[in-house]
Amino acid sequence: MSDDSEKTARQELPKDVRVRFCPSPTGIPHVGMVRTALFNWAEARHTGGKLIFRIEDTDNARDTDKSFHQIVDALKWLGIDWDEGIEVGGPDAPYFQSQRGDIYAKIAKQLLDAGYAYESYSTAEEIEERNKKAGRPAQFGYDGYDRTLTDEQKAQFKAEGRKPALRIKMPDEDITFNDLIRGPITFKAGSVPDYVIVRPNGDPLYTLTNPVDDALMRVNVVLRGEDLLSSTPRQIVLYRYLIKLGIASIIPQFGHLPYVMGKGHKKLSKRDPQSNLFLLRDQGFIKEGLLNYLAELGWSYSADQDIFSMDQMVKKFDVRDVKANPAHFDIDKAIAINAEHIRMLDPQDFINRSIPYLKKDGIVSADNWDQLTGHEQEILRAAAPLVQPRVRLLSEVSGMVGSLLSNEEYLAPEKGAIKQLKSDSPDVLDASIKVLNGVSDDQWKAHDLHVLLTDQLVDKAGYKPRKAFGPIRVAVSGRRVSPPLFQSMEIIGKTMTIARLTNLRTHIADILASKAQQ
RNA sequence: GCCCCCGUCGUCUAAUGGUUAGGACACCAGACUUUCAAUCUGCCAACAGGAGUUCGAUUCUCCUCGGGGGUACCA
Repeated sequence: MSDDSEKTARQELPKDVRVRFCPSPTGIPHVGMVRTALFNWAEARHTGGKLIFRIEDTDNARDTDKSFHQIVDALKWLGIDWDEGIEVGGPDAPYFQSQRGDIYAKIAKQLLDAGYAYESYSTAEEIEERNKKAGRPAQFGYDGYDRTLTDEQKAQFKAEGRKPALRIKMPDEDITFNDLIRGPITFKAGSVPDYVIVRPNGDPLYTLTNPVDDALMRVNVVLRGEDLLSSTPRQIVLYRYLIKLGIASIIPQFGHLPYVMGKGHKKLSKRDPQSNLFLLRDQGFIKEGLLNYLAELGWSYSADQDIFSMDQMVKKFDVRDVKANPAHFDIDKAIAINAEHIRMLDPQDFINRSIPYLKKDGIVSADNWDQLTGHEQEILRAAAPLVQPRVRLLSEVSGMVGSLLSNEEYLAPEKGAIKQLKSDSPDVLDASIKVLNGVSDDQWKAHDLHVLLTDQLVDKAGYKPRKAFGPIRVAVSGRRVSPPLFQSMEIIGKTMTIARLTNLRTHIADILASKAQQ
């Protein structure tokens, strides 16, 4: 090991990690937000630290109560719990920034009085005008004009009825910090203009409220999206001032989580359906699967295992292992991982979680187990082991058990199922009906049915298995994809099975005819 | 324009100053199977490029290229 091991050495984390999740309630929870919450949660749980949940609702124009409730709903559904903050309270309440106006006003005044902030009367138009005249690009930003305003000039502006915004004075020096994920990052002197912390009307901005609350809540590790990376130097400067004022005691350590990208090279948009947490839930993602997948966006559990539980994740998670490069959200892999987790569910748990989807699709009579009919319970219990390994999303359960729970004696074949019907199918149906009629009720078992039908249709009548069982499956399930045929027959019983076979037999001529036309 | 971040199979990633660069998803092929799924087997597939350091770089440094973000009285 040479001396430059210094460079690759991990940063020490605080002994008592205090992380926070502090979303703005401005829309439906999306996967990027969830990933941020998850990593903060995992870091807190791994280190035995605290997770603080705070709401940054300082933007009246965009914040909604609905969004707030959705965020809470999302965290609860996912099992991401927190130690201080919304609902649970804590030593630094309130945890809605909209209720902390007095605190921000007081600190803003301290900043102003100490000369760390100053009144700025420039309008956006005036700034732009000055930049244009000086030959600076339009994106140059604020030019520091109001820093040197005399008392006379300020009085003049006030006399005109103008009100000042408050800006933080940025020092003319490089600003460096050591990112937990990216290592040392330096912003060049002069690249960050003086920025507004309070609007002329007195509204505090994120630029003030976020560091102030982190300081007051003694947050020492800030894990947030990469989009906030460029606001870090501003916050560090503010922290320095807050420390001088005795409001903060430390500058937290920062870790900027990589973007979650959508298709192409675009950050996953909130409008993208794939990013919408509730749409994913409606599709039938279970929390275990979704969280597992999201954890792999920037982090890996081990070199050769990518299926893991949250308990396992908590044991291993260290934000310093997170990768810095952006990750694409791959819905196919997310589904594959979800499928693995569905298979690991206890069968009754699998049923319970599926019921709301079944109810929504009109397949069962209630949305929870206790209110289902005995018949429904019985069928679901029998069907669960057949269905559980065959679905990747909970929304697929309806299609699999629909035919088992249906009281219909004829299930019109879906498109894919029609393809299975051939010109000799009517004969197969006739033969199977004849054979099955001879089976007594107590012999109506999957295994025996399989043996019997194989013997009669395949061995004796000479049909290929595919030809023999295809039409029977279509009659029983109406679908191309279904639970195993013979178990299905056992579950729905002799009467229903024969009714469906008979009814398909009567319709099959028409079906074949219209198929031929196409 | 200026500032900042990122760059290993199509995608998510692992590892390493010396390896046949590993796994997963997807894909393709095969086995099994009454369908689908699952399972098993196999296939395809990557260190962006160029210099430098070094006996030796995917790994360290620099440059280029490429991608992304910021440059708000949003967060």
